[in-house]
Amino acid sequence: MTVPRKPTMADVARAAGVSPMTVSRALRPETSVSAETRARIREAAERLGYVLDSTAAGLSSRRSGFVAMTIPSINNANFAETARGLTEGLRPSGMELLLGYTDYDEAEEERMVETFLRRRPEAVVVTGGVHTERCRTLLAASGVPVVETWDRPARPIDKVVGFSNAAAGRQIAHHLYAEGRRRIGFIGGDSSRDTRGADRRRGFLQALEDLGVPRDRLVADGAPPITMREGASAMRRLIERWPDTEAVMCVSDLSAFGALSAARRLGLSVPGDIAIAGFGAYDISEFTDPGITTVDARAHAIGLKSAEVILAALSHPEAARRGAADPNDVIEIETALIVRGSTRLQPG
Amino acid sequence: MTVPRKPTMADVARAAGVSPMTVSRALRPETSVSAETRARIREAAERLGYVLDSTAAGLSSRRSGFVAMTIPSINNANFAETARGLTEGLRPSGMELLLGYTDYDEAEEERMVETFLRRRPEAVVVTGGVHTERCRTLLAASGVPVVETWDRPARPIDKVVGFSNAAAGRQIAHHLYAEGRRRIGFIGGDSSRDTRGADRRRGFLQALEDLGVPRDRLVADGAPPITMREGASAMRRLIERWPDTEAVMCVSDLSAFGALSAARRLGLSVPGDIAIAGFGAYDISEFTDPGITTVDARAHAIGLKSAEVILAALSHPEAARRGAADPNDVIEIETALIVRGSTRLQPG
DNA sequence: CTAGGCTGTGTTATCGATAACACAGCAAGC
DNA sequence: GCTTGCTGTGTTATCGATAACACAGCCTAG
Repeated sequence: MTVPRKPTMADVARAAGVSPMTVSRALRPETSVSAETRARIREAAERLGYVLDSTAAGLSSRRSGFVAMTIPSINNANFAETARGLTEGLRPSGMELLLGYTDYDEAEEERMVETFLRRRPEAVVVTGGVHTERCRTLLAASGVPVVETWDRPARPIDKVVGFSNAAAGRQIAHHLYAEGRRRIGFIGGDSSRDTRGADRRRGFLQALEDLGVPRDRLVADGAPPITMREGASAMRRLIERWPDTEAVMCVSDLSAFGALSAARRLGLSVPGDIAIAGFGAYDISEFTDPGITTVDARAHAIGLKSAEVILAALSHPEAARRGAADPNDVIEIETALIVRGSTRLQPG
Repeated sequence: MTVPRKPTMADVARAAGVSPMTVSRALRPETSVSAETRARIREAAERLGYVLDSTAAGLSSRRSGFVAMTIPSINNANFAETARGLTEGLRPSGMELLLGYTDYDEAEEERMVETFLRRRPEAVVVTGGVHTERCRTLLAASGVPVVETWDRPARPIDKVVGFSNAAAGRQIAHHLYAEGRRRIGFIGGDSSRDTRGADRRRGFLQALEDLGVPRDRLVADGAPPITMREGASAMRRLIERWPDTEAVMCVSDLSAFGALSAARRLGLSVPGDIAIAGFGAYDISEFTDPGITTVDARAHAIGLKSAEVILAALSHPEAARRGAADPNDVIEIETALIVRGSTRLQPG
C-alpha cells in the first residue's frame, strides 16, 4: 500500500474551509479565533491525522521551544534529578528539554554543544564549570542564556546555579574530625576527568591540612566516575597500606557503598573501626547497614532553580548578557550534610 | 553592547566569495567541492562564528537527523544502558538521540510521542508494548519506523526488540524451585502501572502454579516502580504474615536490595532462612553480601539492536511497513539468569 | 449618526537552508 | 578534433509554517 503524503496545514485549511493562517492560530492557545471555527479546525486536523511540523514552525517563528542540557552521564541519580527538576520547572512555559550526555569528556561536550546549538535551543544548561575553550566560545556567542550547574566556575560563561564541591569536601572533613577521627583517607578516581570529584578531593585535603591532620592517605582507583567496584578495591588497598585508618571519604556514595562492603569483608566494623562517608545522597546510602553519611547536593533544586533563571532571562531580553561578572547571575545552592551510622558511634 | 545578528549561510558565502549552495556543500562531508574551496569556506565559517541552522536544513531536506526515544524513567540504570546502546548504534549514521521520559505513565507517553512527532524524527523507539490507543494510531500513522522494546507486545505496532518479562519471571520461579524452595513469595508494586513488572509477576505466579506450589504469598507495596524503601517494607510485611517463607522474588534488584536489608534486620539469614532474587542485573546486586540472584535483560544489547533495526529500515524504504504481522520485525533478546549467593546455599 | 476600537480572518513576505537541474571547463578515448 | 563523461559550482524553486499588516464587520460612546 502506498503511504499518502503527510497532511500539511494547507490540507487542514482546505478541509475546514479557512486559510492556513487561521489553522495556525486555531492550533495554538491564546490566539484570536472564534470558538466555533477553532473547533471545526481541530476536528478537521484530528480527522486528517495532522501533526504540526515544528521544524517549519520553528524556522518561521524563530523559536525552537526547547532547552538543551548536557549531563556527564544519564545513569546517575543526581543528574537525573536535576534533569527532572529542570523539566518540571520548564513545563509551565511549554518548553521541552533536549538531553545529551558527555561521558565526562570535554571534547564530547564540545561536540554535543555544537550539535545542540545547530538546533537553536532557547537556552543551554551544562554540567560543571570546566569546558574546552572552543566550547566556551560557542556558548558565549550563541546569544541564548547559558547556565552552568553543579559547580562554582572560576570564570562563569553566563549564569550559574551550583555549589562549591570543594566546600562539600571540607564539610565532610570537618565532620570526621569532629567525630574524633584523626587518621583520615580519601578514595577517588585516578584523574581529574570528573572535575567536580577532583574539587571535592581538593577541598577535603585542604581541610585536613588546615586541621593539622596528615593528608597522605589517598587512594586513586580507576577512571572517574568510579563506582562500587572501584570503591571496594580502593578500600582494600587503603587498608593494606594504612591498616590503622580511622575514617575515609569516598568521592561518591556508590564508591562508599563498595568501600563499605569491602570493609565488612575485611572484618572491619563500620563505624567502630573505620568511618565511611560519601557524597551525593543516593538512595542506597540510606538503606545500607549502617547508613552512609553523605552530602545532599539538592540535585532537584538545582534543576528547578535553573529553569527559573532561564525563564527570567528569556522574559527580560533587554537584560540579556549583562556581562559575566554580574553577581546576580550566580546562584548558590546550599548543600546539606546528612549524618548517618557510618561515621557516628552513638546513634544521633 | 548590541548583539549582531547570527550569521547565515549567505553571510559565509559572501565572505568566501561563493554561492550559498557551495557553502552548504562545503560544510557537509562527501559532497563535491574542491579541497581548496572547502578549506576557504570552512575557515570563513569559523571566523564568522557561523553555526549551521539545522531547523532550516531539516525543513529543506526533509530529514531531521534524529531518533526519538521514550523511556519510563531517566534514573534507571537499565533504560540508561539501552539509551547508551542506541546512541552508540546510531553514531556511525550521524543520527542523534532525542530522549524523553514518561514517568511510567501512558498518558504522558502519548503526549511525549506527539511532541516528538512534531519534530519529525526519523524513527521512534518506545519502551514497552502497552500504549494508549491514540498513541498507537499516532505512531502507526507517522510513517517512520517504530521500535517497541523491553517487551513482547501482543499487538506490535511495527518492529520489536525485546524479551518476555513473563518468561523472566518463570525463569526465577524455576530456579528457586530447583534450589529446593517450596514456600515462595513475590514482592512488587501495587498496580500494573509498570506493565513489564506486572508481566514478570504474572509469569512467576504462573510458573509456581505449574510447579504445584501455592502462589498466595504476594505482597504489593507502593506505586511502581518500587525501589529500596518499598522492598524493605514489603519484606517486613511478608515475614510478618508468612514467617516461614523460604524464598521471594522481587520485581527488581533495587527492591531486592531493600528486602535483603530488611531480612537481615529481622535476623534472617540469606540464603539460609530465605532466598531472595531480583531482576535487572543492577550493579548493586553484585556488591551486596551475599550477591543477589537476578536476570540480565541485556539492556545495552537492546539499544544496539534497535539501532540496527532502525538503520536497516531506513536504508530499505521500499520494505517499510510490511504490515505488523511480519515475523522478521520481532527480534527476541535472550535474557540470562545470574545466580548469586542470595539463592544458593553452597557457592556455585 | 459617526468616529474609534475591538474581534476574527485573510494576504504577503519571509525564515535559512537544500534538492534538482543546468552548465562550464577540462580530461580521456577513439 | 570531437564526443563523452566527470568535477565543481551556480540558479531556481521549494520545504511548511508564522509575523506583520490589512481589513471587514460589528459594537459602543458621545
